[in-house]
Amino acid sequence: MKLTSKGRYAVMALVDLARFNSINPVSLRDISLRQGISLDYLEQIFFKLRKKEIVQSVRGNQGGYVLNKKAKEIKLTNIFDAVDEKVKTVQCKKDSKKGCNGKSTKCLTHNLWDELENHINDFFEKKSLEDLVKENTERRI
Amino acid sequence: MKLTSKGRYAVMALVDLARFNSINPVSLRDISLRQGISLDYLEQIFFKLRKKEIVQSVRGNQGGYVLNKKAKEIKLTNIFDAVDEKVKTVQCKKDSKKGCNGKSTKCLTHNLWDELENHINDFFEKKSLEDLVKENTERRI
DNA sequence: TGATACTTGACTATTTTAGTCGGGTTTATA
DNA sequence: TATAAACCCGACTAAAATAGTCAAGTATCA
Ligand code: FES
Ligand code: FES
Repeated sequence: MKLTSKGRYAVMALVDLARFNSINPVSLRDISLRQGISLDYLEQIFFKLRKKEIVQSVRGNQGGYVLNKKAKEIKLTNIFDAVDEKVKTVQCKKDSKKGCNGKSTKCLTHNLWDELENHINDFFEKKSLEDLVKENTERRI
Repeated sequence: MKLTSKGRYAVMALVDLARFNSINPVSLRDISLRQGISLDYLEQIFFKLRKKEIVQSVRGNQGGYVLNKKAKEIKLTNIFDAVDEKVKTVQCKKDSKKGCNGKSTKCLTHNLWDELENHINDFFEKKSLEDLVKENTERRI
């Protein structure tokens, strides 16, 4: 059960972006250098973030990205959703009537994993980008 | 972020085992048939469970496995630990001073993932095998 | 008219997962 | 005592997912 780099990087990059919450857009090159994330990979990630309207792009020289909403309104859930970092605990198709291995009923542990999934999602639901930035206010990179 | 089959199967199999909490050992063949899990795979899993003293084996004809502790005392944590289903949210070596990409400090999100890891482990710490069996008492397979 | 930076799609090496396979050993019971 | 049921154990592998790279653009500012 592990978090993938895509999700981790997405959050890292957005926290970085939110800290430089100025009028000027932040370029991926800067984020790449500061956070040590491959530029090409960041581009993939921001492509998705833009499609979900979490960030806005500013093209051209001196361009970059800015947040499209207030940091307070961006929850971890939104970020993870945007980059397809899903929490998946069950094996069966969640909404189908069928169980794990194509069985006709749900398996013995289905409810448990469902609970777990909710438990994890609660965490993501509660944390906003603003919270994360605040927690890092005193620290320097 | 997903749960692997190994962990899922380990719990499924133990719930099955605990339900037939009789004097007679339960054979992996039976569990395999009831739960639709490959027998060979189950053997791998139970080898680990035995090494961590969660189950005991009874060899020979009519043999099988029995719980080695009371169902109440077996937490999800113990099961996951036994089968090496670890929760891993950070990228860095957890106890090293170094950060994600060999950087000298922890990254912006390190604390967040640490919190998440604790949040998830809390869940596993609270659930015992007994709880799971109880929740399934009325249901039939 | 550069240079900078975003845009997009395709491709790939590596790692992990979810098993399979094959050959044991032990023990109850007919 | 033979035999079959069941555990024991190591090695191997196909498929999927991950974590990127690469290449070829397009837009805009200075
Ligand atoms: S996880 Fe849904 S039926 Fe097994
Ligand atoms: S996750 Fe620990 S430093 Fe990035």
